Amino acid sequence: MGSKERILRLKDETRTKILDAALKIVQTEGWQALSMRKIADQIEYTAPIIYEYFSNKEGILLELTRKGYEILGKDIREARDKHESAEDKMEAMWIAYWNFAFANKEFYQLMYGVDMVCCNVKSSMHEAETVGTMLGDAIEALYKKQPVCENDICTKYYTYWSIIHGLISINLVRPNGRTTDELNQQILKDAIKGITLSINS
Amino acid sequence: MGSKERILRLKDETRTKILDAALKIVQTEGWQALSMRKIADQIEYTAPIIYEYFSNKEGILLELTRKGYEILGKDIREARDKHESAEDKMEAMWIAYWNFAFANKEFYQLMYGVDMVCCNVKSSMHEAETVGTMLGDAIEALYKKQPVCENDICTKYYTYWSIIHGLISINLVRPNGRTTDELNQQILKDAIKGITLSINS
DNA sequence: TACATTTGCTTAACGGTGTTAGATTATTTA
DNA sequence: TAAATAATCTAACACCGTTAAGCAAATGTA
Repeated sequence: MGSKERILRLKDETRTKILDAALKIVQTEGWQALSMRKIADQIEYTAPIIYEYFSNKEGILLELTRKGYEILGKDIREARDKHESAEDKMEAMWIAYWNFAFANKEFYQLMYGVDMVCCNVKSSMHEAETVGTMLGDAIEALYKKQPVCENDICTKYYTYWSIIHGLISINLVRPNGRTTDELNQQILKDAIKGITLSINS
Repeated sequence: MGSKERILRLKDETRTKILDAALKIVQTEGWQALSMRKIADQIEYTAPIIYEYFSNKEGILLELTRKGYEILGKDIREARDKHESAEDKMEAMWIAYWNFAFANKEFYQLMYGVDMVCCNVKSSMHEAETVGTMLGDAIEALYKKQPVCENDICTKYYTYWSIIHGLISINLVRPNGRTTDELNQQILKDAIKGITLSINS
């Protein structure tokens, strides 16, 4: 009898509804306003129900983090595949990263702990590693001399990442600062080009 | 009668005790563990007393933020005054900034919203502007061609700041990542030198 | 069909949070 | 000594995450 499946599908729908509700609350009221009772209100249940789908609040945050990395991974992959040269790929990937951060502020804040209560144990998340691997590979491809020392890739990776993450953080935490979009783009592209150029010189 | 002054001094002592207690709790248990009742416990009062010294919890956070900028300002000023050339000043100042962040993790998290509940309205804080001004002036001094366009200083400022803040954030949020101290120092100094060199070329 | 069991969901509670109002105690002033 | 003022506490409110107990409807079994 297929009713088992129907019920499972319904359960899955509720799970999705919980995640959607959480995201909606965060997007309209900010992370600080997210509460189990508010989520329950939104899905027209009472709070304890949520604990049948997630072990606790952090479980919800963890799942949203995972989803965030999924989207980011897709964006970066698509950016990479639109270009031919290693240099173009590199720039496009980091710009995709940048765009993701501002198109999905709430996700980025959750994933990278900007202006957020940090969910401590998010190391070793598979989706996060995928993003790291893609970017690492793209960096390796920039080197004319192969093979490339693992340590060099690591260094360059952190250099790229630091400047981009730093720029994003500054903009997300202080949205009313004096940084204009043009200024950001200028810094971003200059920095990427600078790091990329320094690789084979 | 000097008792008025004595009482004022006592009040000021309590105020300081509140801030010290808050800092102590945060340093030993983390920001997330900071509560009004815990502060009250530490200073051997009950929670409502605190509201006679600070309008609310955010008031305490704001005052700590101010103190943080004071320390950072002092550190950067001292670093600057220890060197002669504009280049050396620049490097020393950013390294002082870096050292401040790790010697005063809790302050840095509060001031720059890393892994923290952000206190929203901390724009236009005098002490923060002082830090910005000092760094801006140091950047201006790097230029051989004077006078320097305000926009150029701004760009370079954000470039420096982004990479350093980014590197710090990554290290503060993920203390158990694969970044070693040497790697960090390497990235940091390389990046500073790179940006500094790019100024007059 | 009648009973037992499982399922879905709610109410009520616990201990915690920031914050405020009212009562109480201690100190100063007249 | 009595009144006034200051210092401090208790109790409460509304919220938070989370858990336990209970109810009511659906389901399985005889």
